[in-house]
Amino acid sequence: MAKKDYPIHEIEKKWQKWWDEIGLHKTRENPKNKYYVLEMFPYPSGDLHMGHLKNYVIGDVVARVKLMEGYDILHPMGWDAFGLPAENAAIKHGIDPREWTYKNINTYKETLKSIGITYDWDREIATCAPDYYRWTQWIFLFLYKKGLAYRKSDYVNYCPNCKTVLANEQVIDGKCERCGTPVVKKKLEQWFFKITDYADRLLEDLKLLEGRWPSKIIKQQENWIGRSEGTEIIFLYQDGRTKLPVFTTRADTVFGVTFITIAPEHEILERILKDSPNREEVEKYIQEALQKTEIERTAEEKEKTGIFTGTYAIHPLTGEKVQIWVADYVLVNYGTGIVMGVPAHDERDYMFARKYGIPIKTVVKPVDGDIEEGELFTDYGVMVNSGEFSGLPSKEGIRAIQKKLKEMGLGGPAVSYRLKDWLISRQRYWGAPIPVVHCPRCGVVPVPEDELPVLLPENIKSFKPQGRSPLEDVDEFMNTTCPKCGGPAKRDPDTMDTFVDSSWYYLRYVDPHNDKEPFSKSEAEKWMPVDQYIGGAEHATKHLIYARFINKVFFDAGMVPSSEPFSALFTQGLVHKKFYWCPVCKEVVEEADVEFKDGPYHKKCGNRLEERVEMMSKSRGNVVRVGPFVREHGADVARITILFAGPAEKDMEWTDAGVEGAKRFINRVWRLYQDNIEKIDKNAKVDPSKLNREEKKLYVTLQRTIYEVRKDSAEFHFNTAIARIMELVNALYSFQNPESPVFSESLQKLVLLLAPFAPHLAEELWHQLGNEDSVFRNRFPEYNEDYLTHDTIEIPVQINGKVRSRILVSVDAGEEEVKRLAMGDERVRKFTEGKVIVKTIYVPGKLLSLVVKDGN
RNA sequence: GCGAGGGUGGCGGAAUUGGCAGACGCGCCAGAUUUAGGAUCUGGUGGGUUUCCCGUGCGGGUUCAAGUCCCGCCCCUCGCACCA
Repeated sequence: MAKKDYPIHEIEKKWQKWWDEIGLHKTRENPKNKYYVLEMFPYPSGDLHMGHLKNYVIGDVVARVKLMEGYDILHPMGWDAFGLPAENAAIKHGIDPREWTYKNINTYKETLKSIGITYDWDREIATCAPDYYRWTQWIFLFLYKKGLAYRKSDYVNYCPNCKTVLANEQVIDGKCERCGTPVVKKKLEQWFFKITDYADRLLEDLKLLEGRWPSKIIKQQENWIGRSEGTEIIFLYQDGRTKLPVFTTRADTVFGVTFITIAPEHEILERILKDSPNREEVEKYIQEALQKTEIERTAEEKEKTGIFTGTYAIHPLTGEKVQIWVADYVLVNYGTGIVMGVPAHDERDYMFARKYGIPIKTVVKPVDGDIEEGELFTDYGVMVNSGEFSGLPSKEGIRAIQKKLKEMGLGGPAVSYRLKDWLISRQRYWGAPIPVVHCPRCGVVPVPEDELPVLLPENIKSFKPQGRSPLEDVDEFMNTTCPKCGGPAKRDPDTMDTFVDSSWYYLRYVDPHNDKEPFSKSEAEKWMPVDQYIGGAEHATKHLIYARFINKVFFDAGMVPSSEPFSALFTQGLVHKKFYWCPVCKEVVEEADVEFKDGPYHKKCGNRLEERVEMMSKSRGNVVRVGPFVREHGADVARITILFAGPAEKDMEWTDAGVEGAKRFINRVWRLYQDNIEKIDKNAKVDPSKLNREEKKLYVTLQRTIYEVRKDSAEFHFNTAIARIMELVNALYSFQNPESPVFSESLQKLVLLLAPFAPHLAEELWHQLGNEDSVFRNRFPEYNEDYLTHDTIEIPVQINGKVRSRILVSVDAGEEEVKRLAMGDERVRKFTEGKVIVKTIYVPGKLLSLVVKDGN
């Protein structure tokens, strides 16, 4: 290490300790000007890497900027500690999930402390702690009482590998989001939260978040909720009594219905099959469909299949008989699970009808022009062959038909959502037990509140998933008495989805030690809503929907002050890193096994390796662990590397070059102070009206830097904020007069500007300048509005649209003067000589544009 | 298929109420310093046939002026996707 290099380690440790001592990060009891900044809490698994750190660094910059703007900050941290990895580690290594989890929490916490983030650790929570999950269970009961938690037997997503059911949100492309195994449908009795009751408000209130949440996330949620306005049409079954409701957005095509199709899972089939002449065949088809994975059923290339039941329904408007089919492309939980088939006006129905020889009947024609009878036409148009509705344009026709159906009592306007109720039961051990008792006499009985928490038993023989909860085998846990009748009863063996834990944690932070209720109304009123939430975009349709739902339930109960939990959201990009992949061996290759010739080669097999740049992950072997990195390079280097690499919302690549740059910058700042420390006059007073030209230039640069850094930080443009600081540092390096008060003032302000980004360095320099308080107890600098521009500016002169010269003018020169100066410029003369100026455009302070034509 | 975002030097990226394209950094080149290397400091660095010309994915257009606006394409990333 060179002599003047920044002694990172002593300094960072020193200030972290001191911040702790002076209670810099303590939350104020009674905030006057509250600001709640929150990063999505981590699942504490093995190692904290740079991909995780980016989230916390961004949060910390926001917290420190707001602190320096005079806000009372709430900035807590905790652990999303229930979940599968702990259990899998238990299965693999025979460790208790508790032990494994708390060990990881300690490592995580230590690492987070080593990077000097401003958390108030007094408010730390862990979702697996009984004093937390007690309240998760309380919330379950709260929803149960409100009729928002219910149990039903349904076809649910089941992962055959994890041996548990999954919420719709946890199925990605038909696969389990954890292990990638194709999900199958299983009929099970499970607990659901009735999030669909809130579908409309979850959609509607997205408007409140516009401009404050990334539009991409808002769109994704809109899409996920998937509100669709249409019409319900009730077809009567051939028995004249059983109702077969369908949902359609194209009621104008109803006269073209030649068949209806029912999802294989649909309960109504039990009734219909009794009349089916080919019952066995249909049942066989249904069985096959149910055994298929979601992927097999929804594969797009796949031709639609179905089977005719041999039974009929009655068309509500024509009275005609239409065939009833069963087909696996119909989804049981969208709309009514029954669709009307209109082959002439729907592509799918058309293919289906052609395949099975079902009649095709044209009932809509283009507004202008004609189509052949039986030809596919899916646009809106004019209704034909539709009785009294013939001649109506589609949209009017839809309204007319809705009206008619309503009068007949056979349907009307209807809304359908893509969003489904939230399945929260899990047949796994490491989660909060569902606090209900099953009594042979009383049925489902909620555990009384004062008996919470229902503790997770500790002596488990096997965590191995069997398709039912491991708790089922723990007699001490399962056997209990009914809270209602006192007779023998069984506990519910399932645990809750971990997304239930995380749907309310931001509320627990406002009152983390409350042992009377999950949080008090008064604390919630002090701090909620979260002013700035920061996290990964992958939670767009999971955590962020669940949390909004739970918050709304509390809002309706008057327990929280706002209908939305997170008033602003920022989603950071991922951290990628290069690694080597052998396309022949099909494996990740460590650097040690790479031979570099004209490119990377695999030492083992001699083949050329691919260089891939992807998200940091253990399996790719491309993680940069935070702990070791900070020990080697320091926290501020890690922070600057992350923040300067590019826009925070975009993915970045972690490179050694980036680390070098950050390090160089920090050392450059450090040297600037070490070289000048005796010359800096802490009490220097600058009178901007009495400065020489060079001083004034620096003074204006300082004001501009302050202006830009403030603006960029507020907009999460940390990369450009740091670039502006670098420019100021460069300007100070070339400044020739270290005795000038402007120099002293600039160095003092620079420390303040740097503080949110490189807090340890800034605190050290602040103290070197002779200050005794913390740099963070000072306000972020203000700029002098009168000195945001330099006196003389360079104005480019365009002639016929091309820049031909630049002239120096005084900043307050008027158009006439600029023109006069331009005409005196040699190069401008050269391009205008003998020509006529036909047009002059002057943009004050920006440019002068001349349009010339050949003379006469 | 639908929706969103993006395509700018050798690289990461700046700049959009239309107004100097390439801020800042990396890399590279040169000089200073040094026994040497490294580190550091200073200067340079879009391309070319260099009084000038060409350059922001491609092709057109509007304008004194286009990365930015309009029309038509291509490519990439992400989300949803048999949604009736």
